[in-house]
Amino acid sequence: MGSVTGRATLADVARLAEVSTKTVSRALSGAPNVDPATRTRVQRAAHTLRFRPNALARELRSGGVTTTVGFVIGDLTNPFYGLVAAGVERALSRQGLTLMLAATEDDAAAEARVVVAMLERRIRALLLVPIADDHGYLEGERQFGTPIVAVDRPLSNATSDSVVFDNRTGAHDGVVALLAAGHRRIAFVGSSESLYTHRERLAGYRDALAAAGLHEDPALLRTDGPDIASAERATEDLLRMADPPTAVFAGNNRAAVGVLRARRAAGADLGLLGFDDFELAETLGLSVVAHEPEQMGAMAAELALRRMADPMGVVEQLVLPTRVVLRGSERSMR
Amino acid sequence: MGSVTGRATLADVARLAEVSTKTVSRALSGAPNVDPATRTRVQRAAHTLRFRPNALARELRSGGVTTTVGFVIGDLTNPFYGLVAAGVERALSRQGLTLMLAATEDDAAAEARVVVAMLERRIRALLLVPIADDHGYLEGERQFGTPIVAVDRPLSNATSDSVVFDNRTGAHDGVVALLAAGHRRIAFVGSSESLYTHRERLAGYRDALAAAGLHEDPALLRTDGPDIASAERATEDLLRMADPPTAVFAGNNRAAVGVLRARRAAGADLGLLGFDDFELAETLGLSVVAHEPEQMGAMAAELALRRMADPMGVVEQLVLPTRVVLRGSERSMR
DNA sequence: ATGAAAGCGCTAACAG
DNA sequence: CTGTTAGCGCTTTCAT
Repeated sequence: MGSVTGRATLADVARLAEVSTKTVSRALSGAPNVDPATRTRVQRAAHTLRFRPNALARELRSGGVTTTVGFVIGDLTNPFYGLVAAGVERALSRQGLTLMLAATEDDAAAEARVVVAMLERRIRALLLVPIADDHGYLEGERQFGTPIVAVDRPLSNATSDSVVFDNRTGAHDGVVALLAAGHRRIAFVGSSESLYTHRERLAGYRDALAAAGLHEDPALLRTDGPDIASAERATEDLLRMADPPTAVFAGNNRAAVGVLRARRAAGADLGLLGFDDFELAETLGLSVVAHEPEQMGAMAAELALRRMADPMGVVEQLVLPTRVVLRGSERSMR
Repeated sequence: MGSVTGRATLADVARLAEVSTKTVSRALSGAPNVDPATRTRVQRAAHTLRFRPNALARELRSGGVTTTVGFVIGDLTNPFYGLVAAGVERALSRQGLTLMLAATEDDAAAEARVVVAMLERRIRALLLVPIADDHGYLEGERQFGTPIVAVDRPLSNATSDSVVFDNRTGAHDGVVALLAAGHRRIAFVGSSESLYTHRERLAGYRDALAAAGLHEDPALLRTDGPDIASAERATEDLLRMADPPTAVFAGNNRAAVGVLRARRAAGADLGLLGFDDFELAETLGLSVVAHEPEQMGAMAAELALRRMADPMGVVEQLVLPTRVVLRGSERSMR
């Protein structure tokens, strides 16, 4: 076992290899002008001492330029964000950058806290699924050269590079598919309009109904279903109505799961189409508005890299496409 | 917009507030002996300059003790790990610690790379879902006082604190449930025995068959189904057999999804019970060996905290329980 | 309650 | 090819 001893430093390695610290630095970082024999000796010494260079010191000395990129996310338990994070991670690691990930559980105070912690750690760039109402506090950071990329939702009261899906068009197309399948009373189950994505998706839902000449029934609007459990309850309510909907458009994958649970429990005949594809949607015969979460993550990382290279370049706001995938009765009735 | 300027330092704040740097340090870090008026003046100056303390410098000066904990994970796209990560994150943030997360895509070389990168960043503790064959290189690190906790699988060729599920018992109980439902030809679909969890689960599967006096049919052992697509293909093969299995025990949630897909595509009558519970298992009427992934993450973080407080304490190897949850035909036939 | 000096571990800038 | 000096931004002595 051995006792806990301090870590070896460059100076320790220098002493053992009988060279200067600068030579050790050069030898280990692969600098060109080092005698091969010296390099070998240094490497051997470093290995003997189990030397691990201190990245804090290195990055401090070299102007606080780290190789860490921060990604602030709402909810790790939602598989959607896992896919986005995987896309980010893959794009970053290809560039030798490390991902620092923090979850906010969609709490604005937590967001501010972790963002500040990351900035103090001098992250190279900040990717953020925004939740707070006001991101003015981030404006200053970009001035200091920290690229900021909004992911899945734009910042509030602030401009930045961003990647979002074409939520409104996607929702519109999804509802059109339900209409084409013969549905006329179509409910919306999802989050409140305070959440950007659901505000957009709700607008798309309304676009589609209006274009079909249908007037909207407020009783079919359940924006109180932000998570699985609440969406399930909202759907139960809908099914108990005197004049229940024949189909539901689910605002995201959480809502869709909730609707599926309620539908199964009630044994009800209820059409369903959800925003967000997921692993078992096909197995369940569930039609969805599909998109590429991993691509979104990768694009966000790309934007950050581009902004690192060109801090003053023009702001880029990417809108990724969606597509309707029909799998259930919505398909057969076309 | 303004141009990119350097960040303000403690010295800049000191100059503006007309005090020494040490006073600024004290005032901002909430040290006791500071005149309230001075503190206010300093805070105002810091705010004016948008001062963000440099955590690199602080942590370097205070002995390289960071507030970051590293978590190295195989696959972010598997919702199971998202849940584990959420458990880790929650437990850490309660202690004011930040999570640094890296994915290895279950590649041993990538694991070594990111582990080293984290150690160089002087993470306070390392949580790791191990993939490499030999973790001898980590032994030295613990000597230097970096707690290491293995998550979901133990380290290879090395001892450490760890949290795993009771895979063998869980699998045994799951197969017993299939036997109780009347199945006699039960296939195993999952990863190869080189993966600890599946080796254990396969052992549990065998235990159950042996206890029932059944002899094992090698043709029913499909350890070539580590991911959804391969598990789906393996199941297709099984269904094409002259004497196909009547049920499958799926080694993890990836395998279960693959089996579900193949079963649906073939319209086959095939019993199924999977290791790992997941969101839609209930909706699908799927019986599972359930456990608490978030708890696993939280326990791993706890172990790390405990080891930080007591580096030389006795190694703790936690084994978390599993439970069989019957939902489909396995239930009705009891 | 405040300040001056020193130094964490490393690398940039200049020698030699 | 190698070494010396200085200093990144902060906190830890130790004074006052």
